[in-house]
Amino acid sequence: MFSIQCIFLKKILFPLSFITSTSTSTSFFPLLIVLPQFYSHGNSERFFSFYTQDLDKYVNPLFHFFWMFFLLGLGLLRCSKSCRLRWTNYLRPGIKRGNFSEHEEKMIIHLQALLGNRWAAIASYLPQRTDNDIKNYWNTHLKKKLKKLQGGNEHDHDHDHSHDSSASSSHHHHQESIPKGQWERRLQTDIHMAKQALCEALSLDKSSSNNNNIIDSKIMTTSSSSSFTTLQDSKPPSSAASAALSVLNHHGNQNFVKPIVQSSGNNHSSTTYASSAENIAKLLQNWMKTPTKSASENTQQSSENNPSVVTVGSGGSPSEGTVVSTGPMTPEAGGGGGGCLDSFLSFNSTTTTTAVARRSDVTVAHPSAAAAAVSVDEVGNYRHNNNNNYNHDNGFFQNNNNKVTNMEVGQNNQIPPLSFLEKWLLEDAAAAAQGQEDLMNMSLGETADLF
DNA sequence: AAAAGACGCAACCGCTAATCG
DNA sequence: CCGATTAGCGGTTGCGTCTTT
Repeated sequence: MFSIQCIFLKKILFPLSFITSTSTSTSFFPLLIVLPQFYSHGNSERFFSFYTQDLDKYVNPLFHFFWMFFLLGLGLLRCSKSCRLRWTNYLRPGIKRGNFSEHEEKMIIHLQALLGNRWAAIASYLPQRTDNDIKNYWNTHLKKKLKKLQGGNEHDHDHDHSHDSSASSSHHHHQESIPKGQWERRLQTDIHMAKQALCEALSLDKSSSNNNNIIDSKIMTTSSSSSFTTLQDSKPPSSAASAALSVLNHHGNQNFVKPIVQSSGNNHSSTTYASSAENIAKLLQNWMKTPTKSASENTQQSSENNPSVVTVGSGGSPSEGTVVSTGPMTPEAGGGGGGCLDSFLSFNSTTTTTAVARRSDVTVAHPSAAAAAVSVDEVGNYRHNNNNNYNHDNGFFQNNNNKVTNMEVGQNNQIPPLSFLEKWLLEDAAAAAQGQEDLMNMSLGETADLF
């Protein structure tokens, strides 16, 4: 009997709780259960806008009062915030429920390693899943799974716990003092630094008789800060910059031509910035492309398979289900920035990795994430200076307290020991290796085209 | 069959950023 | 410009369900 009551409450009365309001004129007043057609309204913004602006004009305040009284009696009163949450996490059309596929699982793990506990950012790659879902799945399933996989070899380094503690306490690393909402700026700076480092490295490369080993040693022993001090105006490289450099050197790109970018000082125009970022994107994309299919092919396939897929540029509609094309990456083209990462995340699955421009800040992160993504595979030997202090005013990292650490991906403080992940996650490793060969085999002209 | 514990997930909480008026 | 409001985010909790004992 109790279960029947529960079902009744859950299936019938609970939806009714949507019919509530905090009685402020600005809060929406969703009559979703009364007007169920709005459940399938694709554009929630329009929907909510309608209620926000107009509904109170039409609703009898007395009716409103009785509704609230009724719902209060049921203990179902919901504030506008709760309603919004319920909409976004539960009722919103297009949400996929149920078990996570292996592909989704891998993507989450990948992205979590890259981006940390930025569930919204991770969710942008899984359009049918909410950040809440992903977060829950991570906390309830993947943590344990990874812990189990990690098992004996990393007994003293609890990867997940490190994430959690870093996320919750956030006192130990300078990175976490960065206020929310500013990390994208940091990531942009990462790209900026990557560009600088790339240019400098390439110029050094040329001036050193194509001796990559020299640069390689410079990069891979960042502990001797002098190398980067000379390279970058006494500013140590960011992780992304190092990653980008590492990639370049990783492939012995003796054929690279110095990019035609680089303005003096800090006055980098967006054009040159974009050019460089795109160059890096192309480079990484080539490096990581799998022999089976490229990101663009994936995108195309996705478009073919899914007629609803549309391509939008920067500032595209945030409506659910919008799939952003994985085009060339520019800082202006928010969604397009997913190209590299898409490539990186191209699992052997028919599901296409897509980036949804739910929020611009999510996609802005991708270029850097892509750069960082490279380092994931190279994490074992990567040396990273995690004592960079980001200066929000000038947009640069400061403090050359160089300290050799393991590479920390995404958020520098949230480095999981990824070696164990390799065993389980990365069938892609072989594909990436193939990508290396592709890059190595690129002719001078091809590589020059990148820039 | 019942109690206890584990599990899963929707919802809540508190915070910051963005937007509005 | 500024205060109020709203949106968004990530960590955490509460509770229903499932599994084990």
